[in-house]
Amino acid sequence: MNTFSALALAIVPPTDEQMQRPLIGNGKHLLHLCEVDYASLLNTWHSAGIAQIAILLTNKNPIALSLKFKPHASSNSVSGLSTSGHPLSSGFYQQKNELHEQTQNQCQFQSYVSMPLARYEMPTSKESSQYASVNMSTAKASAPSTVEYDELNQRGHSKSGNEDPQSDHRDALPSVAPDKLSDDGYNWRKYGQKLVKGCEFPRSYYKCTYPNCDVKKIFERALDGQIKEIVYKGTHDHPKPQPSRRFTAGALISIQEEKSVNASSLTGQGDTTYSQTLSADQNGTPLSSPRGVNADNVDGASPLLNTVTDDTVTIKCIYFRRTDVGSIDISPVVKPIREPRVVVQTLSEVDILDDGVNMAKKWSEAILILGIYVIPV
DNA sequence: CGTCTTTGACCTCCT
DNA sequence: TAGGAGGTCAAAGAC
Repeated sequence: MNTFSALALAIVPPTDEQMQRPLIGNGKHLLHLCEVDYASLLNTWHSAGIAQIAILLTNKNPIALSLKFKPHASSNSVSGLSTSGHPLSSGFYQQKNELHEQTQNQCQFQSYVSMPLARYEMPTSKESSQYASVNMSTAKASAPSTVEYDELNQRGHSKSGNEDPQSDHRDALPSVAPDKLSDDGYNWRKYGQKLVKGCEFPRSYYKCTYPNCDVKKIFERALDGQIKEIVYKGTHDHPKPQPSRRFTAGALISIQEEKSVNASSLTGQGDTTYSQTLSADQNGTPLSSPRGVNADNVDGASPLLNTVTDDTVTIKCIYFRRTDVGSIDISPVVKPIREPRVVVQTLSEVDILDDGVNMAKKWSEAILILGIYVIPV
């Protein structure tokens, strides 16, 4: 059977200069969700066969992203973002999507309700500018996928931010302590559970136990323990309480998130338009883009940020290459991880392929997102 | 005995 | 304004 190797999605992290750059307007709010779309992977595999990057950026509010992808060193004939033959199924792209237009890539996405999700929602009242990162990874041996998320110190403040390594990379077996599967390094207290209408699974409500921290986490989990969706509300303004073993197993996917919320800006219109730049190519060279990934380019960041209201940004970034080798090889191409991060572990969805082979696990093993950095605008 | 989870009741918001 | 749905509280039980 074909296997996959070297998922090599790498989004160039912001430069120091960018990091130091003052926010445009009063608010900056970006990445909120990172999800791995196994279904897309499967589709990709069936169609593309060799390489694929699937990126889905969705949000309810304007954002500005500059993304750059690097193919795996060993990748050949990487198709970059191109996914010919796949229809865009996401309504998100019906919005103004510069990303889509600029890259001229027909990224296709399949929305599967059963997919594990991790979503961050911005607080509506806090004024903060934070930098955060998310690491997503999948454990081997049919272990559920792991998502690491980390919030960094606010910009302008020292980055002392406790880079506490992630504590506990659990084995993440669905059958064991399902609640722990989403451990992100913070301590959570469950305060409620409810079966929401229209939702297939009960929704659990968690609060961060850190004093004065109002961050909440809501996720839906199937009976078998698989996490179907994770929603974060608010951002931690404190270091992780635990020390860590964070970079131990499988921190394969990294996303840096930078977001800030300004009360005034939050009162803006909620029109869902956002500008973002996505550049990629098979050789690690950025694709042409009106708004490059360079610091200079991001200067032109969308003023739309000033109109950010409520944000829920979904990002799906999947890039992988199929090989005919005998085993799945997950090897990071780059190592953009540069900041402390929270770990969120999720369960991978089990999907069955036409051939009857349960490929979900295989995919989960193969998925690797090395770095997604939201560049400040 | 302290902490965490469970779960029914209550509160708030939206239509 | 009423009803429904989602979110939160808090007592009780489990660990």
